[in-house]
Amino acid sequence: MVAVPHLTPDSMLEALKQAGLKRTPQRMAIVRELATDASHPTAQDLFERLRGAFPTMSFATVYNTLDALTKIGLVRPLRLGGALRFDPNAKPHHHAVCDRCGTVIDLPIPSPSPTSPSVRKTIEETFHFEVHTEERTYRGLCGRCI
Amino acid sequence: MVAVPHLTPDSMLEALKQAGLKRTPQRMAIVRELATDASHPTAQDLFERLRGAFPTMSFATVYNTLDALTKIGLVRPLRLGGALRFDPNAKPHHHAVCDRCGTVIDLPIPSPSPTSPSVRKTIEETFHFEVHTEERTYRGLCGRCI
DNA sequence: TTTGCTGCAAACGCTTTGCACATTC
DNA sequence: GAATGTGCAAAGCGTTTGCAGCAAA
Repeated sequence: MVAVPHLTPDSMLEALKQAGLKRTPQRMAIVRELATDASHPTAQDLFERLRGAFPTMSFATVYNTLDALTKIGLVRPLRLGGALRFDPNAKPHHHAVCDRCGTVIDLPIPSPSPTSPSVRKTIEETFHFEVHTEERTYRGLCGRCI
Repeated sequence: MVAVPHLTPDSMLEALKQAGLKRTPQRMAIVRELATDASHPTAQDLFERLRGAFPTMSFATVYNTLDALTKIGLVRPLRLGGALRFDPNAKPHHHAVCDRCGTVIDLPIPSPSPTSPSVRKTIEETFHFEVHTEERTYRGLCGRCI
């Protein structure tokens, strides 16, 4: 289990407080789960893992919490395949997705860092498109599936 | 309307024939629609546009055709938002997606062309991940929405 | 006490499936 | 005539919503 430095129960509590939101056991559990799991779980994944600790918890709560965390900027929703995945790492980085097993690997952002100014400039001047974020997804086969 | 050089009724007929697939009016219409529309329509979009010409056509046919075209390599499915979009341009290129209106802009692949060898090497050596394709998505605001 | 959250259930949007009939080759 | 595609309807999956009751601040 790799701890994600940005999303800790502490930082999360602070962020919630600042946003005027409440600290509930379910939210704490979801954050803890996200913070100790680098696999970018789906809402489904989280629901199943927490089912043991919170037998009555519903999907709505999972989605509500993920929405709240997204708005506060603690997690980032990703569309890497069919279902939404939630990335607890707010630092800019890219992803490698295995075409066979679906595993997601976080990549430290490679060479031409957060959208090189020249690329950004080209896009903005040529297409009149204001770039806010860039996502790179590498698809192929992970070590276990090669 | 920008014609996409790779997907023409002719090239498509050939590809279908080679794959042992049949030429039907519905397929021709879907290809024609895709070939003259750079906006990467969804299955929904195509269905609605062709409803006039084929009042009895069903979603299943649209999806079946898109599957067939994908397998032949004439189109590429994209997950840029909620629904799948279909890109008739097989040449490597990236996309800019407007956060407000959803417009998709095709970008000619920028400087460090199809995954620079050094990045690829780093990913393969460090993460034992075999890179097949790379997708870049720039998100922000298009000219009309700024 | 106020405000916001949870849980339930139902609805939603997009996609896939199974099967009888029609069409292309 | 054999193989393949179409249309219909129903089901599937992931996500969102409305609302009554409950919990945190």
